Order: sequence, then structure tokens, then C-alpha cells
Amino acid sequence: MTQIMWFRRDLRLADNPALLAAINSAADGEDVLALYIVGPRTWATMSPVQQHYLVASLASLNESLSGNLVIKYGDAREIIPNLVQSLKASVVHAGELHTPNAIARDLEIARKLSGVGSELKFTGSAYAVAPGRITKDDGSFYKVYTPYYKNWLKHGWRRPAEYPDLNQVWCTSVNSDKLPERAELSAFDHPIAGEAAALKRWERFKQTALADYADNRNRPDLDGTSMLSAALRFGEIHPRTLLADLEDSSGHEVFRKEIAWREFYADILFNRPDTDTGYYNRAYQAMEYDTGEKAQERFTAWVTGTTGYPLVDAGMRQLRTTGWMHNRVRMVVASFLIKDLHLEWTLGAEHFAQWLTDFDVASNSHGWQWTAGCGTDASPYYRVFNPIGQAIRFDPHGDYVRKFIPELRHIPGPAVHEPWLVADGLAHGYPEPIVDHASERLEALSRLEKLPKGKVQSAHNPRENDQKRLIQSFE
DNA sequence: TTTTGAGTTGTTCGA
DNA sequence: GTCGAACAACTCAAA
Repeated sequence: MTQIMWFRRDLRLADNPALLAAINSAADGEDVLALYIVGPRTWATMSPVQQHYLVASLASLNESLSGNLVIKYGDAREIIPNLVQSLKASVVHAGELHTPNAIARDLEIARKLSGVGSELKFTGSAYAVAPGRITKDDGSFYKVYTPYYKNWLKHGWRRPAEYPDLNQVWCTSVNSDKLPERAELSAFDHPIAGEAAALKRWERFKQTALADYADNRNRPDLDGTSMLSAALRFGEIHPRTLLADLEDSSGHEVFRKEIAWREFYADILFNRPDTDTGYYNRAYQAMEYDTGEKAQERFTAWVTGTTGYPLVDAGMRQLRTTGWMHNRVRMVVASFLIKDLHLEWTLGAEHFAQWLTDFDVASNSHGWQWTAGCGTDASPYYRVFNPIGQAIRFDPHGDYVRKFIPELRHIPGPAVHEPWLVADGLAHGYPEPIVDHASERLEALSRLEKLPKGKVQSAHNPRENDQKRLIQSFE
């Protein structure tokens, strides 16, 4: 008999309750299969940076498991039941996932397993407080961040789980599949994947940047953020591990709130699964967007970082070359796509999904919807980012822009943010602005005013009962 | 049921 | 250059 540990978004050994459950459940004579499954459709839509990061993270996990990680390539709906039958596995252990597609898939697998006398058992999740657990007195979920945060704090979380005993007998009778070839990476630096690298980065962030996080987190020109987003997305480190180290000072508090934002958006998506790609506030479906050839050209300029707005272009190029973009810049490029180019936020969300190594459907979709105005925030309609104002404020010396835009490196200081005002500023091929921000801002405001006023329409959620049933008691 | 205060991240304009 | 007001109306949470 075999216990199966199915790694998904928890590519680590430390503080991994599902792994602990698998090892502790293995009775005398039972081994444990450490398994990861790469889905062909997922793989095909991943950017080169995402593919390389995943492969590196799996290699790191495999090393921690002394080479006993088995990687399969295919549909988990087939692979899991087949392995259960061939190994006569009694239980498949996993950390619970809370996004709509994962819930549907896990439910299907759970049904298949129960049909053959086995079980898909969830222990733990990717969150300090699992989605669905924080509710108001009437049982409904919070739609505003601040009261959610207060209750999230009050709810609290467990201490990190103990380290597993690796003197476990691992199942070695299953062979790994070979993954398809990967596309080549750009020459830029990329984050180092793996649990050890994540812990090291956290230690370094704590010592160098956490104290000033409240001030510096908005500065893309500084090394002021944790750079742990990809590690959190792949579960190389658990938010509990971070929270356990935080104190009461200002920088620590702001960082704690960022962790809570991640959990808030996961909770919103869990309760409104239609918002993975759909509008949270459906009144905005009536928004007027540009279409046609000109819109297509503008979208291409946005994607390739050739809009003529240096901060926007630096961010878009950082995304494609490193697989990451600073949070402040994400808001600026999002605002630019939606309010300056008048294109639908879903286009931007899809592009981010393809290129961000830290892509997380809840944070991505709701981050975009926040900017678009259709998200949970009661965003004032007049909130339109000025791409030049933001650049001068948050990249005050122009260092960030020059790093990612070689055509502008000859312009010193903050003048780089308005190269068309500098003699020879556009001499190295950098384009003129493709739109005029001042007039596009007014255009965006006028389109927003035309939207019908109305209550946020909550879609019926046909999977609600299934989701409630899947909530385990760990968090 | 009604009421009250609050709601991540902004910009512009005029004094 | 700095600073406060204005930019809508609405939903949400809690009393």
C-alpha cells in the first residue's frame, strides 16, 4: 500500500501540513509517493520564465527529497486515479486549492477516487486563513478590505507545522515523464526558484528592507520589496512562516496587510467564482471600449513597451524580460491600458497571466478590476493615474526607466520621464507618446459617467455547496 | 429597519 | 512650491 503526496502549490518541505499528513499516515510497510503533475494545457500557456521557474523549483524539491519526486506530464483527472489503482493507494494527500477550476477538477478526482475505495484528503491550504472562513455575523463574506482585515487578524492562524521526518520510505516504482522543451530565456536576471532560496530571500528582506517597507515599497527604482510573490504562488514558502516573524512596527504592519490582501482576494474569488475572468461589478460590462485596427496597434504597443510613456514601457519590458513587475508599476500600466487606451481590463489580465511568474488568478483578476473600477474597492471614477506624475513621484531619479529602456539611457535624471522635451531625447529610436494623456483622461471620465448606476450584481454560484463541503478544519 | 461613517494605492486647480 | 478643496454617487459594515 502507498500514500500519495500530491504537491501542487506547496513546493516545500517546511510547514507543509499535507506532506506531514501523508508521512504520518503511512503505516508500517507503507511507502509514500511524492508526486507533481504538469498539465499539458497549463504548460502550453506558460511563458518561458514561468516554465523555467517551475522546472527549477521542482528540481529543488526533488533534491530536498533525495531524488524521490516523481513528475508526471498529463491530465491529473486521469493520472491520479490510474496511480491510485496501480499502487493500491489508500489516500491521496494534498493542500486544498480554492480557485474555481482547481475546485472543479479536485471534485471530479475526489468522486473518481471514492468510487474505487480511495480518498482525496486535503490538509492545509496556501493561506494563513483559508478562503471561506472569515464571515460576517450573518454568514456572508466581506466585500470591503478593512473590515475583512480586522476580522482576519482576530481570527488568527496556526503556528507553522513541524518539519517532516524524511527517513520515510519513498515509492520508487513510478517513473517520471520528460517535460517538453522550454523556450529560451532573456539575458536578464531571474529569481532563483526553490524553498531554500525563498527562505534566504525572506531573511535578507527582513534584515535590509522590512523596516523601511512602508516608505520604499512603492519605489520601483529601489530594492524595497520582498520579491517573494513567485515563491508564495508556488508555495515554496507559506504565509504563516512570514507572519510568524512579523512584529508591530510600521513596516511590519504594512507587509502584514499585503499578505492579507492576497488572502482577501482569494476569499472574494472563492465566494464569487465567476470573477476569475468576469466582472465583479457587472454594471461595468456596459463600459465602452475601443476596438478595431487602431485598438489592436495600441495594444501591441502596450505589450511591447513602445507607448512612448517611459514608466509604462519600462514596466512592460520588465514583465517580458524578467517575469515580474513592481506592484506600483503594475497599477500604472493597468491604468494606462484601461483609461488611456480604452481597452478592456481582461486583455491586460490575460497578458499578465501569461507572463507573470507569480501569476495568481485571484490577485491578478481583482488587482485589474480594482484599477478598472469594477472591483471590490469603491473606487472613485475620477481615479486615473498620470503616467508622468507617477514616474516623477516613484522613480524620482529615473533609474528604473533607464534600466529597462536602453534607448533612453543617454538622458540623465528625471528628465528621462519626458524624453520628447529633451534635445535628442528621441534620437535612439524611442517613440513619441502614442496618445495624449490629458485628453484620454477626460475621455475615460466621460465614458465612466455613462455607466448605469446600480447595485453590485452577485452572480448565482452553482458550486457554492460543493465549496462549503470541501472546506477542511485545518485553518 | 434605519442611520451613520467609512471606503489601499489619484489628479487638478486655484489660492 | 505647498496646500486644501473638489471631483458623484454608491455600497458596505456595524450600531
